[in-house]
Amino acid sequence: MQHDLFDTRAAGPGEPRPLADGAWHLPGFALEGELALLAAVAAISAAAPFRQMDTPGGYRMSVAMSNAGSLGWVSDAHGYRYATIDPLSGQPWPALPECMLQLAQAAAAAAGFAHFQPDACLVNRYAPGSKLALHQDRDERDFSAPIVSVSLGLPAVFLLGGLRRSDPTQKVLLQHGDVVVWGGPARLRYHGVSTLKPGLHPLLGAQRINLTLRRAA
DNA sequence: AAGTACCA
DNA sequence: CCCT
Repeated sequence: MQHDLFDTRAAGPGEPRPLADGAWHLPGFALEGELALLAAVAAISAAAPFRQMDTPGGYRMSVAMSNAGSLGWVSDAHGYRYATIDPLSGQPWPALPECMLQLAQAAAAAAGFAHFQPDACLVNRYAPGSKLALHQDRDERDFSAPIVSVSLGLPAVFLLGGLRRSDPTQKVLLQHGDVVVWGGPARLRYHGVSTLKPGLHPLLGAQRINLTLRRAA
């Protein structure tokens, strides 16, 4: 049976793979810095614990979220927005760790987006069963900066659609250390993550952590 | 699919 | 509206 789910990766980084005009899969791009990234995630979640946010429609997201940087993405009954203060702690979000900034800039450059200056990192924690429905990232002030997405822990199927929700999606298997970058003509493409399958990752156990770096302001 | 309540 |  033919399937369209690419499995890249041997042991290390692979060749950048174009997904669409302005969208790239960088297999293993974050592997070299994995330990620093994991330590940074631990520090972030100690200050700004993961929490499942509510949607304006009255549902609770299955993915647990935290943020680092001067702005953090939040959702509640009133809507989606970026906030300077973590509504859970009442404190500013933890600073964007240097290792995340460096990685995001290098990945953006590798995908053809120079001078990426992210000011926000949304940290998503997927437990088995968690998913993220198809959506666009449109709460940022300008769409000229790309989105850089870093996958850690359990593998997941990333769905990349088009500019309309009804456009067909391609499935991309994202493994620990993979990075996806989309910007330019792909910046507003719909995207999502299929339901996470159970499993145990050697470093992270039964979870997937996704870092999404963006310029919000 | 439409509700939700916000907003481009 | 990244939700069901």
